[in-house]
Amino acid sequence: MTQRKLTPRGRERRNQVMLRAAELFAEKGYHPTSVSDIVTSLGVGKGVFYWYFENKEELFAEILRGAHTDLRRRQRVAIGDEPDPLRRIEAGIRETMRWFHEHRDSFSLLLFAATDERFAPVLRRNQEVAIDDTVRHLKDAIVAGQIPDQDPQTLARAVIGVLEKLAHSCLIERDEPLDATTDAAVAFCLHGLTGPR
Amino acid sequence: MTQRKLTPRGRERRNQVMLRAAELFAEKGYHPTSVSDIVTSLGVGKGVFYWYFENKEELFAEILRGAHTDLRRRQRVAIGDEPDPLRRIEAGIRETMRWFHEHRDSFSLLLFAATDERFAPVLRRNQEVAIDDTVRHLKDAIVAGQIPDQDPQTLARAVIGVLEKLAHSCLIERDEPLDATTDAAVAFCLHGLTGPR
DNA sequence: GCGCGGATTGACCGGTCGGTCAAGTGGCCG
DNA sequence: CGGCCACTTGACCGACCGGTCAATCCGCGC
Repeated sequence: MTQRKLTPRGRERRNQVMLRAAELFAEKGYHPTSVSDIVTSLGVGKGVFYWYFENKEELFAEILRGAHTDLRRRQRVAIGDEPDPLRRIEAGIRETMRWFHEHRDSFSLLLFAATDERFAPVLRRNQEVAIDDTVRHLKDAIVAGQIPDQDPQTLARAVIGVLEKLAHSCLIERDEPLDATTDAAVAFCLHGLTGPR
Repeated sequence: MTQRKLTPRGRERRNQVMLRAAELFAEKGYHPTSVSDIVTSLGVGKGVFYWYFENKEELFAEILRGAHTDLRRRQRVAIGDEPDPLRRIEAGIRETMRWFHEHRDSFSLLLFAATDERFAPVLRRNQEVAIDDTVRHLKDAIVAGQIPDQDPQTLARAVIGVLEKLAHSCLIERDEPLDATTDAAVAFCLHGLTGPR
């Protein structure tokens, strides 16, 4: 049911279910993972799931929201009060790659959600927020004359595309560290943004 | 069954099924689309499906292979015998974006396949081929001194990331034309590759 | 016109899925 | 101690899924 009263014990259980569900979704995929899979792997009855969540879809949407919120908070902290817009962007890029690395489960869930029309509404809103975050710094950089005047939304999406693809390739396809790749991503994106100096 | 003898009529029917399946997969997603959905929407019995295909998974893999083969052929034609490596890359980028636009169904299927561990083997091989295509031109460009010496695989992936993200945003999220975005993608990628001039 | 074999039908099957719910359990508070 | 209520159980349900197959169709070569 929706909006249930939860004791501390209940809240902990709810978290358990969310965490395990995220693991299984990342491992086997959203659709192939059944509610029975989730509860069985926790050794609890199926009623537990439906006590804490409306259904499978709502649970997944909540995992997505949580992941996005966490990533955004991390970016905000990493950027701090750096005055130079380009340096803010670089800090954001590096922190994003670090987050992808630390939360590769959530990362792969975000990638999947982008391909499923069912979760498009949730994800679209998340992404627009993320893009607006970046766009703000891009506009500052344009005003400061650091990068030529172009559509900042498109630029922001290009940067995100680079990060997602490189992280996907390193973390999910090849299971390699991100350090060297992060430097390459930063260089590629910054030059892509600034154009011919 | 595997490798059946097919009359011309049979080959046409097979194509019908593949095309409609691709549409439905792109529209509703792979998992939520049942074999019954496919045959019912064609107004034929379920046996038709299993006459031409081993199962749902094999059909999807074949759609993927077909899409990849077609895209690669188009890129090869577009590049022609252009001698300048950077210009070859630009031609490849533009043709890729055009293909994404003309085959947005196949495009969204490729994106989904990248997130599903089940199709990773098929897709991985496809992608490696696509990356090697690009890497060859990148190495030429490095030798020619047009771009600094960096890992060409990473560069190729970065470029593909930009294209996929921008195309996804225009074609699937917002249903907008690609022309202006393609120019932006070309500029971003070329500058990202060449670095500070 | 007959028969062969590619092509088609759709009822049927075992299994699984998401989701329900009546029946408990146990910790806490009065 | 008693009763309340957050929490848990797991059998159960109807729907649907991927896949099978015996029966039938039908175009074509002979």
